[in-house]
Amino acid sequence: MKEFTIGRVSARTGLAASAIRYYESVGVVPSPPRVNGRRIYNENWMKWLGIVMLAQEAGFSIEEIKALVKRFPKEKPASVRWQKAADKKVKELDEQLNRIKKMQNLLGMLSSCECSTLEDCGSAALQHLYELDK
Amino acid sequence: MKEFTIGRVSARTGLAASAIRYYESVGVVPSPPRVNGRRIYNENWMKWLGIVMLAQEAGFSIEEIKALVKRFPKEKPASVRWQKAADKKVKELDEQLNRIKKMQNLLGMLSSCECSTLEDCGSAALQHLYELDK
DNA sequence: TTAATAGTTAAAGCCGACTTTAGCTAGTAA
DNA sequence: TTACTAGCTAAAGTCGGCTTTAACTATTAA
Repeated sequence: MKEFTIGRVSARTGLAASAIRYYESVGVVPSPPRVNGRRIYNENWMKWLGIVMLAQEAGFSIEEIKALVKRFPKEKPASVRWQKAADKKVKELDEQLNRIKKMQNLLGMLSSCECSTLEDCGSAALQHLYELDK
Repeated sequence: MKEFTIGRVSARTGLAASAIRYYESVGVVPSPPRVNGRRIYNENWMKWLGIVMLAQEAGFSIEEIKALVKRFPKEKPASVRWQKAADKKVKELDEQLNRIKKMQNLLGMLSSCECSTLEDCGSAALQHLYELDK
């Protein structure tokens, strides 16, 4: 199986070497074997990193990833926990999407109104948003 | 017009007084007049705060809000800038939604597969996600 | 008068997710 | 041999968005 140093992992993933060491130090990826003190990575390890990177991008915090990742192989219910956490995240993001749509609404009103001050504009617009909520 | 102290603004908005002062210190809300050194707020000011809170919730950073808010009354094109910024934010969030859907996909696969290690699971799952991209 | 309450400031602290720095080592090229 | 490159560790620094702390002031109630 192909093996490589931290520099190559960095080049392949775009992550800084320091970030890769950091992930190891906080325990979201396994500690790879050392040769002459240097970390040696293989493809299996890269899969871990792939999962972590994806989770990161999806908005999981390091702590959350750690909780999800640990004890995965032993207990199959772990994946249920994963699923739950993912569902929760998706919900959170949906809420954020709603908020941003509201914001876009507000912006639309601000750009089309005739008011000369932000207060006047905002007054009407926020009022309108409030009505939308009811 | 009704006026109130920082404590009442805090109670009405749920923001900590320190957060309200912080917003003022970084310039995303105007500095209200003082009476005996104490800040006195009115409804107009509250509209500013409402807009800032909404923008915050929608994912704008303090710096972004500052850039959007400043010089609003003078130039009408300001609202065009707002609109543009909002569109960009919505796009960013859409991308994030895609990433989280990907993650959910991954989790779904991890929970249903027969593999006993995360590497094996992840291998197939990430591979599959990669295929989806093409 | 005394004490409690609510406000003020400047500066320091906190948290997450890293990055940077400093001082070191092992392997390779000229 | 000397110099360079790539890696190592521990510890400190950074950034955003606040919160906390410390020392102080003005208003109100008992």
